[in-house]
Amino acid sequence: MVIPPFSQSLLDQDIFVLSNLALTVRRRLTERFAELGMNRWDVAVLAALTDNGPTVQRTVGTLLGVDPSDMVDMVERLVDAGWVERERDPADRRRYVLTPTPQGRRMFELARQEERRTREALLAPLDERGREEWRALLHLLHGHMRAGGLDALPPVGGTAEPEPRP
Amino acid sequence: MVIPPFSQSLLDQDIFVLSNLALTVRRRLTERFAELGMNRWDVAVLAALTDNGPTVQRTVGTLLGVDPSDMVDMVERLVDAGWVERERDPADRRRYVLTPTPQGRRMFELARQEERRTREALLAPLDERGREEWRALLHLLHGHMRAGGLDALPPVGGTAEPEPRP
DNA sequence: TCCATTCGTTGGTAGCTACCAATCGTTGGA
DNA sequence: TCCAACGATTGGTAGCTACCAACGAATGGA
Repeated sequence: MVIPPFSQSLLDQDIFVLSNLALTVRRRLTERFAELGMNRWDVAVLAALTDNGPTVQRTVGTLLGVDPSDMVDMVERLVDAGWVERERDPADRRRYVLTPTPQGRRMFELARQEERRTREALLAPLDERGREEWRALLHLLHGHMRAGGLDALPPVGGTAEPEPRP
Repeated sequence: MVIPPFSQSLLDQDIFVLSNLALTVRRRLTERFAELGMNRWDVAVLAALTDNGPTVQRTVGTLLGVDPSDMVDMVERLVDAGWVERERDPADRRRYVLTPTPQGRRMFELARQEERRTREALLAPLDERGREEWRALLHLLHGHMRAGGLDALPPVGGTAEPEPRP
């Protein structure tokens, strides 16, 4: 991954800067997960199971916004690694109930640790007050966005209509 | 794109929140660009040409961190749309010199406008002071990251070694 | 003049994300 | 008891990103 000297006109666009920052940091964290033998989906599934305890496979997919068909390989990975147990629900034999194993919980703890370390490196130039500000703004904007804050945009185009593509 | 109710354990990871925020905002902006008939690469190339004036095609690729082979289609799009002029460099007939047309500059202005509007929607819950704080922190962290702030991470793994995958 | 190098181009590969339709066993209500 | 609906699975599709090798035309230095 090359880090090019971006044009000033792009750096003026805060959304570009935000994207670039987030993508690079996420890529770095994903690399660290990979060194633990995990990918981002492993971490996300283990997070859901850690929070909710044993959960039906389909429900986990819904929680993560993942298509049921895409869950299959993800879960198989976790079962093969011994991080998640997959059992038929006795009450409804169509369903799989997923349960994190002790190793799975341990792995998720390691993942959290890597996230903290990576975040630490990112926030290094900030003092305690700066970090609090950053965290508060980040979660405020995330909440605003998740509540539909981007849905009320004016129609595209300005006073000047763009030419249709030839 | 479904917006699932993420697990608390994921929301505790600021890097996850940052990624989620940036990806969603970027997706929204990309949709707006699409309504103008542009994609993100169109905007990036036009930004580079707006800043630097006429530029050799290969140089633009280097500026954007894009492989020369991937530049071909991107430039052809822009030429077909009438936003960029592509001419052989008389001094070196291997080279193409790219120049933004007046329409190209106009389109880039419209793209900037959409970025401002989308940013406006995102920052709606902040007052002027909050926006200044956000912008300062964003650019500070971006600069820190681009200067290699994530390169000095401790080795992966903690006191407890993860089990190797079976 | 010869040859290594550069520029644009063609035509691939690989991984990831986000879908969709069809199938099979299972379930639960009419 | 029958059948519509559900959960997991298989096997696709499509787009996007980030590569890489090889080639022909053009260049410029030895």
